[in-house]
Amino acid sequence: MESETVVRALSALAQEHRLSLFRLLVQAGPDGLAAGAIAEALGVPASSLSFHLAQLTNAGLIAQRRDGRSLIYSADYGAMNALLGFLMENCCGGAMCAPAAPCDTKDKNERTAA
Amino acid sequence: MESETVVRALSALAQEHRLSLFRLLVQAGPDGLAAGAIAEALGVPASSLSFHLAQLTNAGLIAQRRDGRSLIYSADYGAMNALLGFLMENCCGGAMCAPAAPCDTKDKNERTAA
DNA sequence: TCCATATTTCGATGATTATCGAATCATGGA
DNA sequence: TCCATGATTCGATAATCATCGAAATATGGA
Repeated sequence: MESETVVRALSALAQEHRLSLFRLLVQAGPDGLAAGAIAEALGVPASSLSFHLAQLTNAGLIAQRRDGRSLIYSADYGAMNALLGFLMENCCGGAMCAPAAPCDTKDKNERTAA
Repeated sequence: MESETVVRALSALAQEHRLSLFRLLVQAGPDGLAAGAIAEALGVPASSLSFHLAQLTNAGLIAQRRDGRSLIYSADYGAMNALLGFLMENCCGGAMCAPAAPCDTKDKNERTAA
C-alpha cells in the first residue's frame, strides 16, 4: 500500500461528516445504504453529501452501485483493513505485534480486488 | 472515544510528513526518538518538524519526554488502538467482527491513561 | 414523450493548513 | 555567568478544503 493512498484515505476520514458517514456504512454492512438515506440520517444537504461521498469513493474506502434510481454506497472492508495494517506495520520493531484485521472481508463483500 | 478526538487524530495522520513521522515512531518502539534524529531521518527543517510534532502531540498520538537537551517523542499505542477500534465499532452490524488491537499496549508503554 | 425522483456537478465564498527562515526559549557545561 | 546546542514559536504566504443553492444529469413510470 502506497503512502499517498493512505494519506488520501486518512484525509477522507478526517472530517466529522465523512467520519460519521463511513461509520454508518461500516455498521450498515455489505448491503450498504442509498445516498438519500444517508443524507437523511446525517442531516446534510444533498450536494454536500455528494461531495463527501465522492471523497470517500476517491479514497477507495467505499464502493458505489446502482439500484434503480438510487445509488447505494457501502464500506470497503478490505481497504480499511489494509489501512489499519499499514499504520501499525513493523510496530515496535516487529516485536509483540499482529496484523490488524478487525473485520472478516471475504463474506459477501468481494466487489473490489483489494 | 469522542468523534472530535478521532477527527483530530485522523487529521494529524493525514499528511505525508506526519504519517511518515508517526510510522517511524511506531517502528521505533516505546524508547522513541529525539526531535533532531527525526528531522534528520525525514529530511524536514526543524521548524516544520516541530509544527508536525505539535500536531501529533495535540492529537494524543505521540508522547513527549525530556532527556537532557533533547526532547524524545514516542508513539502512544493505546491511543492508536482506541482509534482503530472506534473506526470499526459495530462493524457489519456486530456480526463477524473483533476489536482491533494490533499492538500489545501494556508492556513498557504506560505513560498515558488511555 | 413528458414528468417526477434521485443524485451529482458547478461556482462562489470563507476557513483552515503547510511551509520555512528568523527570532526566541531551555538546558547543560566551562 | 556565558556560550553552544537542541528545539519551539512567530509571522507571512500560498494552497487546499467545506459549504450549499442553483443548475444539470440519469433513471423509471405514465
